[in-house]
Amino acid sequence: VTPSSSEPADSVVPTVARTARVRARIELTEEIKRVGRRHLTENGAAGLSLRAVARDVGMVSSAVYRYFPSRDDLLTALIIDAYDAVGEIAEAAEANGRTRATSTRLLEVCESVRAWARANAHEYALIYGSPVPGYAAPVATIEPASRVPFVLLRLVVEGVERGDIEPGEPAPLPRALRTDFAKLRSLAAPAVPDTVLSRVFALWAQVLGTINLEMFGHLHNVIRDYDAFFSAQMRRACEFLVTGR
Amino acid sequence: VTPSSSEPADSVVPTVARTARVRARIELTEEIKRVGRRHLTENGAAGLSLRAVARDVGMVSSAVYRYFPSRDDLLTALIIDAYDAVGEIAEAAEANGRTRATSTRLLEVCESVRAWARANAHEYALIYGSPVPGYAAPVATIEPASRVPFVLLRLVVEGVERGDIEPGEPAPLPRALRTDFAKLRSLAAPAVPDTVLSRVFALWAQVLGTINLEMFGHLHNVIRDYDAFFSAQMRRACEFLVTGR
DNA sequence: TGTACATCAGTGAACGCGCGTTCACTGATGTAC
DNA sequence: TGTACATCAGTGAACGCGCGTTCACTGATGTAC
Repeated sequence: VTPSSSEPADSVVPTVARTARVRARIELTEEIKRVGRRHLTENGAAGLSLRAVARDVGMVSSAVYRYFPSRDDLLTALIIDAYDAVGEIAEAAEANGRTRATSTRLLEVCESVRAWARANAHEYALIYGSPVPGYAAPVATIEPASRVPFVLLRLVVEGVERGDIEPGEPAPLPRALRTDFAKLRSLAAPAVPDTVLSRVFALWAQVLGTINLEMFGHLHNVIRDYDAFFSAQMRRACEFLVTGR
Repeated sequence: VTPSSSEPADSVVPTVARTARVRARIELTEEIKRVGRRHLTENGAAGLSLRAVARDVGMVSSAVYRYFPSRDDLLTALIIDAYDAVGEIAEAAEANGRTRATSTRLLEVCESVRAWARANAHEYALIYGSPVPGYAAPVATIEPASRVPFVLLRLVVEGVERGDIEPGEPAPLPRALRTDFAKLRSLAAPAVPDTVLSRVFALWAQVLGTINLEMFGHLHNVIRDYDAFFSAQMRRACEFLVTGR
C-alpha cells in the first residue's frame, strides 16, 4: 500500500508528512463545532459566543481564531452542517424505499425530516426558524439548503415518469409564476407540470409549517399525540400531492 | 357631559383626578413599546435591550423599570401586541366578506395574515419564528395567540352549517388524535368533522409554512413574484379545505 | 540522520463595548383634611 | 382655597458580568538541505 494510493497522483506533497498537525486541526475544528452545536441548544443562535465555546473546548478565546476567522464563520459552518445533516437523512429515506409507491416514499421523507428536527431542535430552528439578526447567509449555504427540496423533486419526477402522479386540472397562473415554474422544471423537474410543482411547494410548506406549529409551541393544549398528528396530516398531504385531490 | 359618563357608575375615584399622571404613564408605556418594536426590527428578539430602548426613549435605563419590571416583561408585552395585531387584521378580513363564499373568505384571511407579516417582519418572526432562547411565554399570550386560528375555525363552522364544506372520505385516525379533535370540536367547532378539522390544520400549517419559506429566504432565486405565488398556492389550499379535493 | 529555519497553534493581556438590575436620591404630582 | 403628607417618575452611580477581536509572545511541529 503506497501512501499516495488514496490521493490524486499529481499530489506533490506526500500525505503522511501532512498528517500529525493537519489531523489535530481537523479534529479540533470538529470539536469546536460540536461544542458550538451544544451551545446553540442552550442559548440559540444569537447567543452563540466564541468565548463560551473556547472555554468549553478548553482553549483561550483567541485560539479559536486559528480555526474560524470570526463568530459568523462558525455560525455559517454550523448552518451548513445542519443543512447537510437533514439533507443526508432525507436522502437516506429516499434511497430506502425504491420499490414502494411514490406517496409512501414522500411520506417517509417527511417523517425523516421531522424526526431529525425533533432530535436536533436547535439546529432545526437555526436553519428553518427566524434568521439570525445581523447575519447574512453566504452563498455557500445555498447548495446544502437545497438538498431536501431536491429529494422531494426527484421523487416527484420519478413518480411522473412512472405515471404514478396525476397532473390534475390546470388552473390559470400569472405569467411570472409560470416562468419561475418553467425555470425550475428545466433545472430539476423535467416533465413535471405546473399543477404538480405547485403541489410540491404546498407539501414542503406544510411539512415545515406543521413542524413549526409543533416545535414552537402552537399546538400546546390542542394536540397531545404529535407523532400521530404529523403522520395523519402528512399521509393526507402526500396523497394530495400524488392524486391531486 | 359628566366626567363619569364613560366610566362605570360604581367607579368611586373620579376619572379627572386620575388623568394627568395616569395619562403620561399610558403614553410612555406605549412609547416604550413602540421603540421596542423598532429595535426588534434591527436586532431581533434576542437583541432587545432595555438600555438601548431607554436611550431611544430619552430616559435613563433604570427609569424603564417603572414601566416594565424586567426585559422579559417588555418582550411579553410586544409578543401579546403582535398576536393582537394579526388577530385584529384577520378578524377584520373575516368581517369583511360576510356574503362571499367560504373559500373566498378563507383566502382573504390568509392574504391578510401574509400582508401583516410582510409589513411587520420582525413581529412576525417574534411570534411565528423560533422561540427566544431562555424566554418562556407566559399564559397571558395564549388567548391572543389563538385569535387567528379561531377566525379560520369560525369560517369553517359557518361553512359547514351552510353546507358549503364537503366532509370528504373519513380516514382512520389514531384514538388519541380523535380525542384531541373531539375536544377542539366541543370547544370551538361544533359539527365540524375530523376530516375537515384536519384540513384546517393543513391550511394553517401551509399558510405559516409558505410565509416562512418566503420571508426567511428559502425561495430566493426560485420564486420571483411572491404575491402571485402565495395567492396561487392559497387559492388551491382553500379550495382543498372546502371541497376535500 | 542531523541541523537550521519556517510555519503554525495556542497563550495571556488588553481594548472598548454593552448588558440587566439595584439603590439611595430629588423633585414633581396627587390626596386628604 | 391652602397646607401637610404620600405617592410616584425619573436620576445617576454602581455592581458584576460577558462579549468579539487584536496583538506580541512562546514553544512545538514540519521542511529543506
